[in-house]
Amino acid sequence: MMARSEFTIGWLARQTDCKVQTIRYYEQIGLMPAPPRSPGNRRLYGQGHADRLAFIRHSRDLGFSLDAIRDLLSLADAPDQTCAAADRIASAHLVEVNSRIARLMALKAELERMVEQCSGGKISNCRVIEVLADHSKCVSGSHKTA
Amino acid sequence: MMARSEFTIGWLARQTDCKVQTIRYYEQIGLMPAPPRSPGNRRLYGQGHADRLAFIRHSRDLGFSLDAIRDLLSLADAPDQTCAAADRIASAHLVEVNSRIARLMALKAELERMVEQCSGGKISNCRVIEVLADHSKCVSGSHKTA
DNA sequence: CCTAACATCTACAGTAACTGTAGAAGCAAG
DNA sequence: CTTGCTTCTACAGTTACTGTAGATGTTAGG
Repeated sequence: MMARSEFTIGWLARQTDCKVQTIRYYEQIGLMPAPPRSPGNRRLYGQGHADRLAFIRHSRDLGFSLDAIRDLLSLADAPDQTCAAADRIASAHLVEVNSRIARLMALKAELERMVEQCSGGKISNCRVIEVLADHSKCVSGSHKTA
Repeated sequence: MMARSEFTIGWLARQTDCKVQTIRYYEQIGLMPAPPRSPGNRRLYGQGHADRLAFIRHSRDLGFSLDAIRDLLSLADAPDQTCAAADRIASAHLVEVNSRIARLMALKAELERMVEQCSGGKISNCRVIEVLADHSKCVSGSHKTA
């Protein structure tokens, strides 16, 4: 509330650890509203813009897609709705994160095995190359990164 | 060895669980060699191509970048070199995977906390939205996905 | 007042690694 | 001979930015 102060795009960028171009990009795709302009055509932001951008950046840091963030923002703007939808988005994301962790753990095991078995000799009997060439030499079949 | 059989691009795609366009893309960027053509201009692949593509796909599944794969392929083609370079590539990738796991674990904890604390009530006091709006409500400061 | 340095403006190209589409042509079966 | 599938080329679209060019605006120093 009480947004009166006016920030430049550069100030906002430093504030939110976000490149100037990225802010303009968010405006272009409709994630940030087009702010008023100064007489010299510079964008002038208020606290509301800063808050919204912080929300976006933090959500990005937490791995939400811009599409998911679009939904979350529209939810944040409707304080009287139930938060079931927000919960659903976050839960779906959590499922995705868990699956990514699982796949990365399998991957880590495979890579460790590859590196451990590398004799330090010649390529012709290097385990790393061998395993890459032949999937059947893997411990587990399911290590797709996706 | 003993590559005589000729495969169509579709056969190769089914064999390696890889889209036809992706194979053509690998050829375009020089990762796969341009195969001979049939009288009707179709690509004709042999076992060598199939092996190379399998190597590429498996490496991709293990999360290696196309650039890293390019290096690994050139190593695989030089059996007399020491495997130090292959080891280095795989080890660097392992470090990267470990760091990704660590960040995803922090993320998972944050998301779980968010979802757990969601009261199921109205958006106006939904923890999910609240935490997204304010980074300082996070347990750990370091949960960037990158 | 003038100039140099810097911030900002628009518009567009490039990144990674594909994926999808359009339109034409080859090919096998009925 | 026609239907339907595969393949061909060439190019646009995806995600979430990042970088660049060239033109202005703004500010500090001389």
